[in-house]
Amino acid sequence: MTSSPRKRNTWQREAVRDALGANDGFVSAQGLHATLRESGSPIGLATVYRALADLAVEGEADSLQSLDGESLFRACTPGQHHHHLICRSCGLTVEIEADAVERWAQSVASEHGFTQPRHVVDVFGLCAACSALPGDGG
Amino acid sequence: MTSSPRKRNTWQREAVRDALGANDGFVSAQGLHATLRESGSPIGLATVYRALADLAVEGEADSLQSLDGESLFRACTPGQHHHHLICRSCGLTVEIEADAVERWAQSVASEHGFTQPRHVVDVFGLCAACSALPGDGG
DNA sequence: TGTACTATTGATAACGAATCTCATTACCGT
DNA sequence: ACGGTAATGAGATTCGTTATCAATAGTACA
Repeated sequence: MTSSPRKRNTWQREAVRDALGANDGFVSAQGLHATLRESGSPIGLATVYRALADLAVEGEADSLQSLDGESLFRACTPGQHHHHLICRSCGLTVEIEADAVERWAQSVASEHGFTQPRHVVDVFGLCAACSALPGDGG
Repeated sequence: MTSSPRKRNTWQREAVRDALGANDGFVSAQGLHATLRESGSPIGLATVYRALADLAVEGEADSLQSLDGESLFRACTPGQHHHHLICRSCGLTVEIEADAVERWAQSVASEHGFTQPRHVVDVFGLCAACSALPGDGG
């Protein structure tokens, strides 16, 4: 509870923020690191992890667990609670707001005597383009 | 859709199924393995992982990702789609059915041209008992 | 019941994501 | 420019999970 530890502005943080913003869907820390390196940045992997964790805490990035357990990140509008509709083939992501779901989560928790409910709500599917492709239609 | 490779009945699978059923909340593969070993079973870790994965595929177990990335499992009623309300302090878990959420997920996907929607919906909170405890009330 | 076939098992190696270490770097207030 | 110190990053480390592969044991069939 001391004064907030001063945070410094480094080109690495900027690079991560930019790279995140330049991406449509969710990306892994490793993937983002690879992308950055390919674009000539000598940024380190650990730094990417740290920057992403910070962005997530500050509310500038959303994070979720991919189906195989790795953390994925995506730039998002700060301070706004929302969920995601994600194409599991191409990664296309749509932010969705759903007051109904918020209220549902709240009420379900209350009904069972639970307090301080937090919820994980994400929808994975195949976007229109990917649905049209053969091989994924099964 | 080839012929299902014949599946054999081993005491190991039974043991995992039983141990899972004897547990109230979600458990990790490692935790379940430890429990089994403590109760005298010489079952191997890899086998526990395989059995749990199979149970999950067959619909006899639900799985979710814990907050720190590990997979947790829990016995559930087969063939029935449901979600969970989980106490993040004591692990108490309540199965919840929510047609409204199912329909919502389906419609949100459709609205955006997504097909084959699957969703992750879990609510984490503090159960009544844990809510009453000091220290978690913050 | 015996036997052949082969799925299953399990100790351990391998893998991979994420974190930690710590000397070095470089941001920032002065 | 200088000094204090947060941030960096290469590599080591941790830890959950999966692959390897010889040995085992379940199952069908005679």
